[in-house]
Amino acid sequence: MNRTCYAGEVNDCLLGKKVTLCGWVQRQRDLGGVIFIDLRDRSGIFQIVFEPESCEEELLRIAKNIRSEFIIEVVGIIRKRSNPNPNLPTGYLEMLASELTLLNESETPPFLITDNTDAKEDLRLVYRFLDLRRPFLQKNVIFRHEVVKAIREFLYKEGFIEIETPMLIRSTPEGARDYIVPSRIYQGKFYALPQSPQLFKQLSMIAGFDKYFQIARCFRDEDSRSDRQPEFTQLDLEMSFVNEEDIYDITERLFCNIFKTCLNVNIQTPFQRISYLKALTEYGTDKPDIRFEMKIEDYSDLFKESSFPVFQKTIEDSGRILGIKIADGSNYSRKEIENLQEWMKEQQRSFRLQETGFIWLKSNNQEIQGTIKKYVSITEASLLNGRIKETDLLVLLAGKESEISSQLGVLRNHIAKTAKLIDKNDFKFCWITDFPLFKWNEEEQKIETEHHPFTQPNMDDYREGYLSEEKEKALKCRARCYDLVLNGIELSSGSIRNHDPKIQYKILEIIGMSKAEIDRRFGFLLDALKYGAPPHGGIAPGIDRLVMIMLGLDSLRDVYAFPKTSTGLCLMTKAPSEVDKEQLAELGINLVSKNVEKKETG
RNA sequence: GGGGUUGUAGUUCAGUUCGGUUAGAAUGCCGGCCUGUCACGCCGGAGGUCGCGAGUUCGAGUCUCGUCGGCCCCGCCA
Repeated sequence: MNRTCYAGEVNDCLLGKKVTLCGWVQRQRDLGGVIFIDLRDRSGIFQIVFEPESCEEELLRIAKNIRSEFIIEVVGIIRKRSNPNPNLPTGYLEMLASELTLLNESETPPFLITDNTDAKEDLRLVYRFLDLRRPFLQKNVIFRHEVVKAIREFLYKEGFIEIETPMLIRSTPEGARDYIVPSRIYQGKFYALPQSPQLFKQLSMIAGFDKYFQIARCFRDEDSRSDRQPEFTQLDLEMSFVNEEDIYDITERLFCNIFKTCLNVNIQTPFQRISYLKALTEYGTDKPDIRFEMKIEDYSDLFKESSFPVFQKTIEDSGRILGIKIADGSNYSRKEIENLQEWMKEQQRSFRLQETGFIWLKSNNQEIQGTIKKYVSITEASLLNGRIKETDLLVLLAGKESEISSQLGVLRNHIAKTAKLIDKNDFKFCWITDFPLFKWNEEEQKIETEHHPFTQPNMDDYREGYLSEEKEKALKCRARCYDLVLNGIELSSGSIRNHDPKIQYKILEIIGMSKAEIDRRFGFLLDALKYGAPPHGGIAPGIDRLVMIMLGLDSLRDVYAFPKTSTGLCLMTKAPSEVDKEQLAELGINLVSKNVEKKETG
């Protein structure tokens, strides 16, 4: 290695010194006599100058033929620039070259390698190795490394043991679709790629490792989104002899440490705790963004005698009239209010939601104005004046509670975004607690687990007999389960697990598995629980999402070195691909042609 | 499985309404000139399977049907 320092790290200390830089040519500017080359490496850009007065002819000849993305090694003296470039951190210095080695040429790249490149993302994904040269992605990839490093260092200090768990595992029937891998030795049988190391981390606890973690790759064969990739990384963490408080404590200290180390941001602790029901009632979602207030409030009582037909109907149908107050919304123009109405309608149409009227009211000198002004009685007006300020704009929806509260939840986020209520540098965590253990699947008419079937029920509810096949009882049973939400995005779920095999059996039975099926699929786990399983629990924060939020980005693809498209393709390697007939034959696999399938089903 | 949107020089786009001569621009690339640029400048040049395949038509980048990609979203994601 001849390089003596990185391009972005050249500073005053090196003035007058001879240094060697290696890297890529960002740009060459040949002014006829003097030639400039901007050299780029992962640290930044530095200007090299070649002068006819002080450079040999051969050196000038090589420099003249240098093109973008050529790889060069250059030696020279660092000096101050007579006309600094304020746009570059190193713009006040330059190197007067004395030696130049062309290490490799480059074809003209298909797109400009700078942060404000004009190429579209699909092209950049084909040439991801070029895209990754852009400072933006270099910064993201390195930042991600810093986050993972901070996590490891913190957990090592806390006495956690890093354990690798297998990638080729038994297919688990519950939850997301598995990626499956055919077995050659056992034809007709398949491994699955893990959706998470869930069972192995529990088994690690039973094995006595006490505090486990892993930066684990997880695979789920479901459709992607901008915040979802088919393979993703979790910090998987589990501890024995713990309750919820222990998990909250270690998680809060971990995140404080990550944000302090990587962003120099102080995170407020303890994280606010919000029960699942309260989250749904006040925020209309189980992943509330608590960076702003604007909570959902119930106005049903206020309008119970209303002369407005829609309200009358709603009250009759035991629906609700819910609303949010937009602070400083009273000065919204007609146009702004219309835009909100239009946006709401659009949402309802495209998500096929119940179409409710959009009602707005405001108070001006004690006088109520708005869509249903003429229906507001004197009593109602005075009650309203007690609840809204002159600066507020009140938006009301009437209908079935579950529907309108989630719509208000979405509206709440929309307003916060458009009214710029959110500070980009604000990070607010909260715990969502007291989730139900089960939920009702209307389509299949069966009970399912809300989180996963290894979550322990709330022991009070267990003693009340709610752990039952009876739907009414089961749906009342709370779980020892918690979500960690950051800025309105679900970062993580965790729970205290079942260590009592009887309870574990019961839960699997309630979700409709026969004893034989339980033994076949989860026999190893239930066996393990019988041989001295300690109480244990854990959590598994998503690293990709965490890094995305920390960097203020909207797309997960910007925090993966090598992401897939929204349809699960790797445009660079063209995966997935067909395989040789021989490979399939070895696995005992016959392909069913797509056309045949179409004929049969059509 | 469904909805929306998109595909034209290497790249980003215009042209599609209402079919009609040789498909344009910017940028990049190549050549020449240029001694302080930094998105260098000036002059010149090359560069096109209009995603692919059928169809309608005297004639299709433009209309119809199919198909293959990209992006966003619903469903799905214990």
